[in-house]
Order: sequence, then C-alpha cells, then structure tokens
Amino acid sequence: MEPGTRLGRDFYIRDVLEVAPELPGKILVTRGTDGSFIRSQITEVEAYRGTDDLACHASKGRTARTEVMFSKGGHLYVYLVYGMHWMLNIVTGAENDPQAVLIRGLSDCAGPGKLTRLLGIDRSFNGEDLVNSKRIWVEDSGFKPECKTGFRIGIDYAGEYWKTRPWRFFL
DNA sequence: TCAGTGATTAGG
DNA sequence: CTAATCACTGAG
Repeated sequence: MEPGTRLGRDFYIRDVLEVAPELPGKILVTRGTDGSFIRSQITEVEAYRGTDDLACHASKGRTARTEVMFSKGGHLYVYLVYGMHWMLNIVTGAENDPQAVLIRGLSDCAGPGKLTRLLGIDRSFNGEDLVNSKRIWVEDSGFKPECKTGFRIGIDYAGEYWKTRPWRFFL
C-alpha cells in the first residue's frame, strides 16, 4: 500500500490478533486545535479479544459502554479510566465479535492516557469511524516493522491465563 | 509506593 | 440508591 493512504474497512474487519501487530509503524492522523493535522507514528498497542478474554471489557457482556465494541471494525472505543484518563481503542473484527486494540504509545508520546490528552481525544470520539472521519484516521507508512511482544499491562484482575497472553505489540 | 478522580457496573 | 472497581499517571 502507498504511504499516506488511509486504511480502509478491510484492514480493520480482520481478527484483532492480525490487526494489532500491523498497527505499530502506521500513522495516526488527528487535528490540532488550530485545525492543522497532527501525524504521529503508532509505537505500542495491545489486543483485547472477545467475550472469553477476561481482560476485555466485552467479557462482562454487552453494556452501554461496551456496545461500540460489538460494531464492525474501524470504529473507535473511547472510555475514561481512573476518573481522569481517556483510553483510545480501535474496534476490529466483524460485527458482533467484540474486539479492540488499545493505542498505548506514539513516537512522540508514551502512555495511553498521555497520548489522548496530547491529541485532545475524549468521549466525543467514541463511535467515530476511522474509515470516513474528517478528524481522525490511520494511514499506511509504507514501513513494515518487526514487532516485539509482551504481556498486557494493568490487567492483573484477568487471571493467570489471560494475563500471560503475549498480546502487547511494540516497536 | 500510593493517592487522585469520576464514569460505570452490579446489587439492594 | 450505595459501593466497588478501574486497559493510568505523577509525585515522593
């Protein structure tokens, strides 16, 4: 794919374990307060996969908050944690197959709560569609990175098995 | 190491 | 209605 091309629906409607390792290296495009575009390289993500995954919010069932995870891939799932940090997630997979990728780091900002503050991402982005949004999308970089993997962070409540899935991907 | 902070959820 | 929980961060 050409660098600078916006990723389309087909990229996102695959299984989260195919999509997540391909996101590091790609370019997240957002708009600054002055309307200019901000381009950041994604450096770290985590996969959350389905109702069986005890670390995935969808394992608690379909609720008002998790509803968007049940939509088709390409939409955003944005929620507040610890009363102050917005988490930016990209929904993946087919409709009714709740999965998402948490964006944990950008080239110029490490930390999932810090990067949303930097980019001004809040509740109003929940449900946004990356395929046709005018204010946020992902572009291909023409760069195929080798991802390292690790355990997901901050999910001790999910139990030994889910805690040790190597579903964190980073450059 | 640990407090801050408020939406979300389950339960009475 | 109440109370517990939380995919984090920054200060000490």
